[in-house]
Formats: sequence, structure tokens, C-alpha cells
Amino acid sequence: MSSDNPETRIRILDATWKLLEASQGQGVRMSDIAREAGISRQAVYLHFPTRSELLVATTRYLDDIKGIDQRLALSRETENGVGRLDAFIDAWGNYIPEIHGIATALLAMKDTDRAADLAWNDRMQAVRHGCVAAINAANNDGSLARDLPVKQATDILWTLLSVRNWEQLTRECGQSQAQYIETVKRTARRTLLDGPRSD
Amino acid sequence: MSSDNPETRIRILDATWKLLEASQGQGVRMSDIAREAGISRQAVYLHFPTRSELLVATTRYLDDIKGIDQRLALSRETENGVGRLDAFIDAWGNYIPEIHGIATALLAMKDTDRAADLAWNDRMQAVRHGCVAAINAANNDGSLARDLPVKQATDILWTLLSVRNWEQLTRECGQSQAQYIETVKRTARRTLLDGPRSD
DNA sequence: CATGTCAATTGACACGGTGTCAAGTGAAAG
DNA sequence: CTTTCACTTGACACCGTGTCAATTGACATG
Repeated sequence: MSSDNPETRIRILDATWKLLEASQGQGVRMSDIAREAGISRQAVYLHFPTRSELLVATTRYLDDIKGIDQRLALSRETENGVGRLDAFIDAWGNYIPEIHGIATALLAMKDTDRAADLAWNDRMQAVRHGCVAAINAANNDGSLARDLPVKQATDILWTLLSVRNWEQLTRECGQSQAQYIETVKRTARRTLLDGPRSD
Repeated sequence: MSSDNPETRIRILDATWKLLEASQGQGVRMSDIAREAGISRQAVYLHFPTRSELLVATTRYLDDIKGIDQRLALSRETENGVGRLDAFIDAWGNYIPEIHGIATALLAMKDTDRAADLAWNDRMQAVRHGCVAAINAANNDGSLARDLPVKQATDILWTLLSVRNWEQLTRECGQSQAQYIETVKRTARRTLLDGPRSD
């Protein structure tokens, strides 16, 4: 915060990212991060006041590097409802594994830590907006299931696309990333859309 | 473990249950449980070696009291595929809110604690067996979606019925319990079953 | 060259929560 | 009257986070 060597800051963020990715978000301590970044533990606190703020910063850092905003925005360009649903599922569903480590760490702090909770919810609201947009697109070209309220459709798509579900389907159920995407697409299409069924 | 006054043991389990339910599974310490049970903190350790073992024991205790096994078993009695899917979703989906506190606490320890992890997975495998049975029933009477492998159908139903999804739909999306059940049923039916579509 | 600034280091420490240990209390049972 | 057993009391170790104060070393400017 107060003191700032941007290079060191980046080193810390990279170290955090690397460790969280390697350990799947578990058991990464401030001292581990410091060691990985090649600095002292206290120096980390010179840049980030708390562990949760460091995790939040790392999330934003990753989002920037990976260009998630662009990727999600791009998926909105598809006009047709079905195509757009697929595009959005591709965009977000394929992003999850890239941020899984940090997401897990943040999720684990959610219950305890206010900052982590807010940051995560914020993140998820952004995804929800994408869901709303996709559902609206389907609704506009008449492909949304006839008796399904937009709010409920959004809830379903959003829930389907949660990080926890990605974990469950890939880790617990052993699905590959491709299978995961297929599973979500299939569920979303059949539940949310009417009309000519594909797949 | 070694020393055993079953009355005290029950007092501890009841206290744990009560506190976890009240606090939604968060911030319940061993000392809180002891105070609630009207005994010293160390006495708790006389009965349960670690916090996680206490939580696991509380889960089993609740399962017994609530008779979840019977309730799930009962849902298997429905013969027809569609009815059985609904019955199973009713049985498990309506059980979740009853155990939500303890489930959250256990889930939070899963990453850190071996015992909690094993106990939780065990619990979830039992649910998965119910899913398998429901999917098989649908498959046997030809109502399972034609191009959907049994394994994938099971993955979907099981994931749909996760505690995390219940949390997301009721807490984050603000759905009532009845709406939650309806949402899951609808998604399951449309995704997993073919043939005459209902709702 | 001297001085000040600033990032980072070192090492000590407080706190909260879990789990351990040892000695002691009090009541019931032989 | 002693043994046994459940429980109490209080101290303590451990771990990880976060804080504090004194110090080092580099670089910049007068």
C-alpha cells in the first residue's frame, strides 16, 4: 500500500499465483509466498495488508493477464440465442481451470473473511451478468423455454457454471475439461431452451 | 473415546448441532460447544479426540435422528422412472436444509482435514448411490434421454443435488425451498429424461 | 562527500484456536 | 475407607496471521 516497488509487487503476485496453482489453492502460507518471491515475510505485508487482500489482488492480476473481460465480452457477440449460450459456457467454463487455484483459496476464506467474501461475490456477479445477457438473447429470439421465467433461467445457468460444480464434475466425477463443457452445455440447452433440439 | 458417559456425549452432540445450526456452520469453537453443553472444554476432548471427529460424529448422530437412510430408501420404492427421480430429489433436496449447518462446517474442514474429507465423501457417495439407482430406474423403463450415458446422467443428477448448489440457489439466488426443489426437478427432468415432457 | 529517503531485512512478540498434559475434585460403588 | 471414573482447572506447545521497532543498504540530491 504505502511503500511501493512495483517490481516486487509483481514478484509477490506471480509467486502467489504459482503456488496456488501448484497446490490447488491449499496450504499456501504467507511465508511460502515470501520465500517463493525471494523476499522476507514482512516485505509481503509492506505491499499487501492481509492475506485476503493479497489473494484478491492476485485474482484481479490474473483476470487482467488472462483477459477474462475480453473473453466474456467476445462471447456476447454471437447473436443467435443457442450459439450465444454455447459461447458463454465456453468462455467461462474454460476460464475456470485457469483460475482454479486462486478461486479455491478465496472460496476457503469466504466464510471467515469479509474482504474475500466481497471480492468473490463481485467476481460472481460479473459472471451472473453474462448469464443474464445470454438468457436475454435466447429470450429475444424465442428460443428460451416457454414456461421458464428469465430469473429462474438465469439462476440455473449461473449455478450450473459455478466453480464448485466444475470441481465436482472434473475432480469427483473424473470428467475431462471437454466432457465438463459438454455436460454443462447439454444441461443448459435442454433445460433452458425449447425448439429444435441439438445433441 | 476411552472414558464414556453416554449422557454427556449426547449433550455435546446436541450442543454442537444447536450451535452449528444457529450460526450456519461458521465460527463455532470447541470452547463454545463446551459452554453450550455445560462442561469444560477439556471434557469435550475426553469424548472426541479432535474437532473434526466431533463434527463427523454429529453428522452421523443427525443422520440417525432424522432417519435419512429410511427417507432415501423410501424414495426408491417408486417404480416409475419419472416419479422416482422426483421422489429422490424430494428426499435429498429437503434433507439438505436440515443438515446445512453441520454440512457447512464439515465442508470448510474438508481441504485441511483428512477425517472430515473422508467422512464427507462417504456421505456424498451414499447420495450418489441414490442417484445411480434413480437413473437406472429411468433407464429401465426407457425414460432416460436416449443419447445420454448412465454415468454422465448420474454425474449431472449428483452435481445438481450438491449442498453447494442448494446454498447457491437458496442463499445467493434467494429461491425458497419449494422453488429450489422445483428448479432441480425441472432441470433434472428436462436434461435426463426423454419422452412426454411434463412442465 | 554528506544527508535523506525508501524498500526491504531481522527478530521479537501478541493473538486466537486446537490439542496436550498433569494434578486435583467429588461422587458412586466395592 | 479406598478405588474408580467422569470431569475440572490451569498451564502450555504449536501454528499461522498480523504488528512493531530497529537496522541495513542503495540511490539521489544538495
